[in-house]
Amino acid sequence: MPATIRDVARASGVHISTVSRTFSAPHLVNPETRNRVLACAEHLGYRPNRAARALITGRTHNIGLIIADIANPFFPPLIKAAESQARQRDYHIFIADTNEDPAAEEDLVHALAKQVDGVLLCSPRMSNSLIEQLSREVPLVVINRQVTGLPAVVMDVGQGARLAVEHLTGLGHRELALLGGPRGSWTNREIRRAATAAARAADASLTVLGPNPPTEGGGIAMAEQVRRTGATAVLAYNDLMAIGLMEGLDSLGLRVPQDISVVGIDDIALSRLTRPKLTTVATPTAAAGRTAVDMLLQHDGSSTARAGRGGGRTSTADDRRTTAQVSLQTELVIRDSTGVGPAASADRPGTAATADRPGAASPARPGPHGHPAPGGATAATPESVAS
Amino acid sequence: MPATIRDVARASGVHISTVSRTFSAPHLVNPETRNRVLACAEHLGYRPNRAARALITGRTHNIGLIIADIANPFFPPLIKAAESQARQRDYHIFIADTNEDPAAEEDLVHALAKQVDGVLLCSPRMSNSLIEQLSREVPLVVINRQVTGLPAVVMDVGQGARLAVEHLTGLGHRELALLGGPRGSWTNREIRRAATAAARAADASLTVLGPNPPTEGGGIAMAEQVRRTGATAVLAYNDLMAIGLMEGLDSLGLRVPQDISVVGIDDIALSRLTRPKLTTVATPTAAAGRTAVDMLLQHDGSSTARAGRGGGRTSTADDRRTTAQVSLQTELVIRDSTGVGPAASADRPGTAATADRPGAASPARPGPHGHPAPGGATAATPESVAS
DNA sequence: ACTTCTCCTGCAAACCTTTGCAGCCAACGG
DNA sequence: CCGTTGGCTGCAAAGGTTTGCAGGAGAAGT
Repeated sequence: MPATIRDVARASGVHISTVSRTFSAPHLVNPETRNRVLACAEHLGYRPNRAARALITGRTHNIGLIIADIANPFFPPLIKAAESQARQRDYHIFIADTNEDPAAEEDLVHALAKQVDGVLLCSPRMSNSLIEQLSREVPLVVINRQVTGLPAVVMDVGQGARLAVEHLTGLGHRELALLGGPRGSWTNREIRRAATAAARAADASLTVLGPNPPTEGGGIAMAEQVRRTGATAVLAYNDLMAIGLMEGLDSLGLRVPQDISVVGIDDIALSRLTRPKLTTVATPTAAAGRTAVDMLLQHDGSSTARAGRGGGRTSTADDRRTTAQVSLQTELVIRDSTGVGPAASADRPGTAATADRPGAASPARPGPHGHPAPGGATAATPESVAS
Repeated sequence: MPATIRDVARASGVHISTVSRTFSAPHLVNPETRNRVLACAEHLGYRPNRAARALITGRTHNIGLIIADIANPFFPPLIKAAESQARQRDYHIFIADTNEDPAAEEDLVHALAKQVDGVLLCSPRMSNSLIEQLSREVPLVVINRQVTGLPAVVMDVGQGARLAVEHLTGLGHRELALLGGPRGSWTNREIRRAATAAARAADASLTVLGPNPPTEGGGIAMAEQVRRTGATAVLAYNDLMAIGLMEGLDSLGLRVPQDISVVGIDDIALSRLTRPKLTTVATPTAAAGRTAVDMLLQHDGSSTARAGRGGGRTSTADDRRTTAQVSLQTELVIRDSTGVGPAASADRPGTAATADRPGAASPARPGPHGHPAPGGATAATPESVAS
C-alpha cells in the first residue's frame, strides 16, 4: 500500500538507484532529474523505509533510552530533552521502563540492541558487570554513574551536596543528618562522600541514615528516625524523599524550617509547589538528556555537529574518541525549607561540634514520642572516601 | 559482528529456513533438530534481526506513542503502563513529545508510520482532520478524545466533573467557577458540559473561565479572576491548574478551603503532597495506557489475549472489529482542599442562585486589589451542550 | 510391492534499500 | 580527430529474514 522506491522510479522514469541517491546523496544527481523525482515522491507520498535502509547501512537511526522508573518525576525532563535532541538529529527514541528490575533490564537491552544505534542507560542499580557486558553488544552511554571505559554524563551532585551542607552550616546548624538513598547508587555514594567531607570541614557532625527507597514513602518513614538523631537540618538524597520527610515531620509536630531545616536534591517541578517551598540542589536534567544523545551520536561519524550546548559543562577527559566523561554542574536554589540553626538564636555553652541532646535545640510541640536518641548523633563516616 | 541466522544454520548443520522456523513456527520442526538449533543459537548469542523480519512480514512489533508533553505529570503513569503492557506482548514503544506543536506532530507521525504497527495518540490539540488523514496511513488509537471512525479510549471526566460539582453543592456552595483548560480539548468540552449541567441541576451558578494553558502557571494567573467571580468553590481543568490556583489564591490572602474550595482533575501524584491536600477527580491513567495498547494490538490478529484488565470499564460500542470506544470510569477523591460553603455557616438573604457581590462570602484579608467584579458572576453557558 | 499420507527439511523468491562498479554521453584539450 | 575527463545514470549484489512450494524419507494402508 505505501509507495516504495520502485513506484517513484517508475513514475519518474528513472532507475531506483537514482531515486535512492536523490534522497541519500542529492549532489550526485542532476538537478533536473532530482526535481522530477522529488515531485513524484511528494506526489506519491513516498517515505524511505527505515527498516530496509537499516538493513543495508547498519544504522537504524534509533536510540534506546532505558529508565529505571518513568513515573519518578526526576526523569521526564530528561526524557523530553533527549527525545527533542534526538529528533533534531533525525533519530527516534525507544523508551523502556525497567521498574528497577535487573532481569528486565538485561532482556531489554538485548532486545533493543539490534534495533538501535546506541543506548542511553539511566538505571542506577544495574550491576557494573552487566553493563560492561552489554556495552560489548551495543554502544552505551551511562547517565549518573561511572563505569570505567564507558562514556558517561553525570551531574555533579557532590558539588551540590557540598553547597547544601555549607548553606546549612552557614545558617548555624551543627547537627546534620543525611537521608541516604538506595544502596548501590553512584549518586548516593557521591552525595555521601561530599556531604561528610563538607560537614567535617565545617566542624559539624553528620549522621547518615539509610539506605532507603528513593521515594516519598521513604522520606515519610524516616521522619521519626531523623528526629531521633537530634539533627536540626537534613539533606535528602532527592526531592521526593525530602518532601516525604517534610510530610512526616509535620505529622510529628515538627515545623519546617523553624524546628528543622530540609534540603533536597534534583529540583523537580514539584519542589516549587510544596509548602514550605523546598530548598534544593538543582540538577541539570534536561542538559543531561541532550548531552547524552550528543555523546552517543558523535561517536558514529554521520553527524558533524559539534556538541556545544548545556552551559556549565566540564569535560573531565580527552575528547578524542572514546570514554569521555561529562560532568554537569549543579547549583543550590534556596527557598523556604531552610532557616537559621539553633546556634544563631543563642550562643549556648558547649562547643557546637559536640553532640547535644537530641531535640534540645528545637522548641517543638512535644509530639507523641519522647524517646531520647539511642546513640546520640554519630560522627560522619569517613571510610567512604574511596570511590 | 552479531550472529545471523546463517551462522546458526551453519553451526547446527541445517538450512536457514529451518532456523527461521525454529523461532517463528516451532511446531513445524522436529524436536531434536529444534533443540540442536536452539542450543547453537544460544551459544552464538543469536537474536533475530527485527528490522529484517519487519521487512518481509510487514509487522515491526513496535508501537508509536505520541504525547503532547512528557513533562506534564499526567502522562508518565500512562506511558509507563503502556510500555509495560506493550513489552509483555513483545512490542517496543517509540516515544515522541510534540511540545504541543501541530507541525511537529504531523512530521512525527509520518516518520514513525513505517516503523511501527500502530500509533497511540495522546495529543489534545491536534486537529481532527489531520488525525483522520493520519489514520489512513497507520492504525491509530486516540486517547482522551473522540474521532468518528477511530478506536478511542477516554476517561469519563464528565462523570467526574459531575461528582465534583455535586460534592461542592452538597457542601453548600452556590457560586461555582470552572477554571477551563485549553481551547479545542475534548476533555475540556466534556468537563464543561457536565459541570454546567450538574450545576444547573443543583440550582447553583457556574462561571466558566478560560481558555487557559493547562499548567500551574495558568492556575496562578487566574487567581485574581477567580476571586472576582465571587465563587466560593472552583473546579479546575486539571490538578496542575488547581495547584497553581491554590498558590495564587494564597498570595491573594485567600485560604483554602476556609475561604474557597478547590478541586482538581487527574489525581496526579503531586496532589497528595500539596498543603492542603487536593481534592480531585482521579482518572485511571495507567488503565488507559494498558487499554490503548490492547486495543491497538487486538486489531492485528497475532495476539489472542483477550483484554480483560483495568476494572471499571464500560464498553460503549460493538467489540466487533473496528472503532470501539472504551470509556474508563473516574472517581472523586476527597481530601483537604474542599470545605463547607457559606450557605452552611449562615443562611443569608438572597437566593443562592443569584449572583452576590464577589468576595462577600469570604472573610478574607482584604488583599491588594479591591475592585468589584466587572460583570458579576455570569450564569452557566448552556450552549455548549452539543458535543 | 505400490500408493498415499505425514513429517520434516531444503530451495528460492521476496521485502526495500544502498552502493561499488561500469557504462554512456558531452565536452574538452591536444 | 582522438583520447581523456567528468557528470550522470543504470546494473546488480547485498543485507537478514520469512514463507509457499516441492522433495525426501519413512510409515501406514491396501
